[in-house]
Amino acid sequence: MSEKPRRVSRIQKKNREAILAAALQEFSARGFAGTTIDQIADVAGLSKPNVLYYFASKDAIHTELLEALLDLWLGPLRELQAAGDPADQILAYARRKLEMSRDYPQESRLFANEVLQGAPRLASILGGALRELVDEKAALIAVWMAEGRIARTDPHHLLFSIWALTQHYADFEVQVRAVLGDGHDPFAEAQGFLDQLYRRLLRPGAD
Amino acid sequence: MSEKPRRVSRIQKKNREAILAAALQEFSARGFAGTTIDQIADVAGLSKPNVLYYFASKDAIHTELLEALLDLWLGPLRELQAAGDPADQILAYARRKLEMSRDYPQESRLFANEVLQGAPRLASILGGALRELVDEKAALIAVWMAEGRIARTDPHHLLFSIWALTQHYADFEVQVRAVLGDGHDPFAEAQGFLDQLYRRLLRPGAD
DNA sequence: GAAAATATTGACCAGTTGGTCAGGATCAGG
DNA sequence: CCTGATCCTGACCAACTGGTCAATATTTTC
Repeated sequence: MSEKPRRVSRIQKKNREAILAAALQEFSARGFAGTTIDQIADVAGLSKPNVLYYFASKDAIHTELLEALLDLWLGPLRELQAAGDPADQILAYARRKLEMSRDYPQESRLFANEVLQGAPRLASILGGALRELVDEKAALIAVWMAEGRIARTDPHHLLFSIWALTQHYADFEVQVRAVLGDGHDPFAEAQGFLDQLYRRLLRPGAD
Repeated sequence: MSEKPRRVSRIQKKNREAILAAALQEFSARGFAGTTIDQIADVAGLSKPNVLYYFASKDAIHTELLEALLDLWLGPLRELQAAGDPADQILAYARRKLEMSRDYPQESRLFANEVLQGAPRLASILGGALRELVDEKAALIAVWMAEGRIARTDPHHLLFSIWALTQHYADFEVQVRAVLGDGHDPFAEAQGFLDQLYRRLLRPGAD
């Protein structure tokens, strides 16, 4: 489609990365509309025209960030496999997602910001690739339930619950920390809680 | 503190309400920075200067919305009482919160937007009134657990999980609907799922 | 029904923002 | 060390935005 430069110089690579990192920080903290190119430039240590030398527009930066994000975001779900113990598989997925919230909170917030505002730039993916992936994994989970290896429940909403619970600790981190006060490690505690919750929910015979 | 007009005329009441409703719609959909006074004025059916006749500034509208929101938002948790069956009390709380997500999705998104961006205007409340309320209810839940009336788990994270799960259906409604496709009633299904989840989590002897 | 209070508006303004551009600085290859 | 490509910047612009204000319209009150 679009012609990309044959070679990317060291400078180009470094600056593009700096801009994307700065933009991620700002967009995730202030939203797209709340962020100015100048702020991104400042954080990246560049001038505004220089930022626009590397990216055609503010929108282009945002789009590139979102595209990169999607790969990262859907990764853990892809790893949900048929092999192994079903409950362990699901618990491992929840754990991976929680680690993502802990290690990539900015990405989580960028995604949240986007979906919160109607996901205009993600709508096709949500109803397309994501939906197919979710349906596939939900079918796998349904098989496990039919085999009696885990307790019955709605597979789609089971997955939603994992998203909601894990992303909550990134997206609402301020609130969680404010309510818990100092001396807490929200993510460590959350891991224990989630383990417990899904073990009890899925324990064979619980239904 | 501030001097309010002795009498509020019909017009004043009607227009202030129209402005707040319009602002809620726009702020929750586009964020504070992404919303212009002109947009609010259009939705409210007024002119921009007329909006600013009723509110001192864009910020003042936002602040007033947030204040009104807090009462609404903390209401359900206050109703969590010591009387009655513990599991029923918690299930009822989850159900009320889910109904809030269904009936006040804009309020939920406004709140999410705010917390997502670091909650600069709510920080004192989150660490103050909210924290106290949560601690109080967490203590009540801890008593129930100590009495063996519900299974043991972390009361704070139990409450967080209810927030995360219920608000998810409002804040990420676009995603939920995109993934489920047509022919689903996310909120109805969620209610069944949540009932099941918390029943199994809290079932005495589950620990 | 006239005066007073309230409501509404068009015109305007200053600051901000996304984006452009011509020219200059710097770098890589020969 | 020369040259072309790449990189960077100051100055600039048009559009937009929050907010003001004097003048006008409307409603309320007596």
